[in-house]
Amino acid sequence: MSRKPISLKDIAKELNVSISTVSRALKNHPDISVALTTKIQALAREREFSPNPLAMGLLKQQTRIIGVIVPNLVTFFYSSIISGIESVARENGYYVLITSSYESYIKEKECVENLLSSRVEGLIVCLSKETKDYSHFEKIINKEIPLVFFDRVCRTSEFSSVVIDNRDMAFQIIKHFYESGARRIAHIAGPQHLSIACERFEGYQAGLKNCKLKFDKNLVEFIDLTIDDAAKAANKLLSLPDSPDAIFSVNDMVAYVTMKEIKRKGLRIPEDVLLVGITDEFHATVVDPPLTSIMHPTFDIGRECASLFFAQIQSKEKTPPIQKVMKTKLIVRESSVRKDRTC
Amino acid sequence: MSRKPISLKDIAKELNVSISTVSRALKNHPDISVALTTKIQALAREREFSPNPLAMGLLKQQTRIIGVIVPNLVTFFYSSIISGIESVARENGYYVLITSSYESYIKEKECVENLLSSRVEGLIVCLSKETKDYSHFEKIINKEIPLVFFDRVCRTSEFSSVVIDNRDMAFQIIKHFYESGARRIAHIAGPQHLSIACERFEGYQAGLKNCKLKFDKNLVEFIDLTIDDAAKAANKLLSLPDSPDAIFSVNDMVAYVTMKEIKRKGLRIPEDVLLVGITDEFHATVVDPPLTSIMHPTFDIGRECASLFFAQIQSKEKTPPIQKVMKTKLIVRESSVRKDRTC
DNA sequence: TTGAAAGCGCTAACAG
DNA sequence: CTGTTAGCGCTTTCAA
Repeated sequence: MSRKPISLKDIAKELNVSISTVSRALKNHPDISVALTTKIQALAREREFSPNPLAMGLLKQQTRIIGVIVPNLVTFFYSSIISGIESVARENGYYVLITSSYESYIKEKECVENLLSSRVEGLIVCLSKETKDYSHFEKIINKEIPLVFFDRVCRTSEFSSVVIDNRDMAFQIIKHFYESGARRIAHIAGPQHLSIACERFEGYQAGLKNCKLKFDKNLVEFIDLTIDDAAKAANKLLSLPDSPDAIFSVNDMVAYVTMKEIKRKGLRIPEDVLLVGITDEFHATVVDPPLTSIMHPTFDIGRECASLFFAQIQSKEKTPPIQKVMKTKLIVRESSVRKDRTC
Repeated sequence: MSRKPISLKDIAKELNVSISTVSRALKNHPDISVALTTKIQALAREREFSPNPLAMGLLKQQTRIIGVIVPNLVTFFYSSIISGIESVARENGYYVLITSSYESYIKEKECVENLLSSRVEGLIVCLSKETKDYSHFEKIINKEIPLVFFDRVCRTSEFSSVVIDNRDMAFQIIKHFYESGARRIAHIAGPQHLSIACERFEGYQAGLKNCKLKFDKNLVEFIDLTIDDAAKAANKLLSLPDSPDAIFSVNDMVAYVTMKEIKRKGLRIPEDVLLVGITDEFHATVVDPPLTSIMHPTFDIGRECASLFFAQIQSKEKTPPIQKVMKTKLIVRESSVRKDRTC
């Protein structure tokens, strides 16, 4: 029910010229006389003409829309990555259609369907934690639609992806723990079908080896990335007869929950237990004690995803998949540095 | 460079029928014979035909896209409202185009421009904190494009809006403080050109009056909603000769910062200072002590915004603006309940 | 220097 | 029952 926007036709009629003349004048085509061009442009500006993207899209067969699928929009991590994607998209005159899989495999498949039928020009995706089957993405290969994965990735030999060095990150954390004096280092790990969780677990093991610490399977809890699960895992670790003196939580959210459980047990951080998370969102600084964490360049991850998309869309030939590994940084705060025990 | 999707024409050609026959068969038009209909539908399914939204949009003059402008995507508050908007949009076959004003008036204007030239069918907006001039929205009235404001609103007599009862909320907080024994209640307030900040401040004053407490202007700090500003304000309040025994922070983020400053001063929460925020995001439960806050039904606010949009778009006549006031709830946690002083 | 016409994919009024 | 045609807004040959 909104009033119809001005079209080329309206301008043409008003000026008694043809539509094609207006079209040309608006893009400063040399064929059109300067006088007419100025007149047309003036009127167009006055009427606030802007080309109908639907018509353009239909003609050029492009929507200028990038589809994004995240497991859950309501987190610092994903929302700031989207922010990064959006900023590059905007620079290129593209829009971003955001959808959430809500960590559900079924919903993720729906998102892919919906986005494709919306004719998005490409997909930027972080897998849901449930996803173990990737056939809904393989279909995309034939359609020749650019697809970029980030963080939770798959089929990296077929699709471009933006990741961080999870293995190294975990390795660094263990080293940091060791240097802070920890000797029984526990790990609350994520589901192992997720590449990131798996790699972090590998890094944990490698880190232990590096510090000549023995791997103890009792010190590892695999969780499903829910709050309840995290609390249970933390509790189990803290109830061990020989309980850990440091806990590496697979992400910040899990670390917050772990922190709560440690306190509930009457233990102190960092005096009794050291704690480190991964993500480094704003809240890491407001919890008590401030949480040591690995900073993700979230905004840049988003920008990189979008750049990879544009690289693919712009090249005529099929581009080989690119894997971009982003730099992370350990941000040491109080939760992981042992104070003198003399307090 | 993606392979062209199947069109009606392709199917028509393959089956040696006309395009309109295919079109009709696909929508089960009674004119087409059952046999042909089934055949056409079968092929369409097999070829994974889905109608080109660009063509449909051009024809029907509708994009099925709602434009959203938020001050900043990277927060619990906005991202979960968007989540709510998106859920209703999806139910109605609409998409959501999200843009951020980054709290900038200029950028907000750009967002409006961009969204309009993308031919969104409506706008759902939360004002940037800088915005004091609303002319960029007034232009929208003539265009007859539905516009719904939420949280930070303006021109409520002209546009629909979804808000919470800020005044009452603040009033309840003061009452709660009073009942917890606080007598010198401070307020870290937001910029007063923002309706929400202003109303909260009014509620604060009304609440004091209700508790027969005298208003003391030294106990109020107006800030620009930045972290630095919040820290400074908290510090100033805590350095008063007669410093407050309770602080009402205008939102959770400010409350977190306030919490940090209180601790830095060596004061305890809630023993020395009570603290309450507004928003109630997940992190309220992980800070130490858990933060008392006012829960916003963020997801429902989003849903309500989208519903108001659809109400407007569906009614042929111009609908009068509707103001929807959402229910909030005080969630009492440790930060605002005085324990026995005997610890 | 400008205009006419075709076509992008689809629907709907009008023919047959 | 099915096909033809016009038109949504725009660009782009081809004609003039």
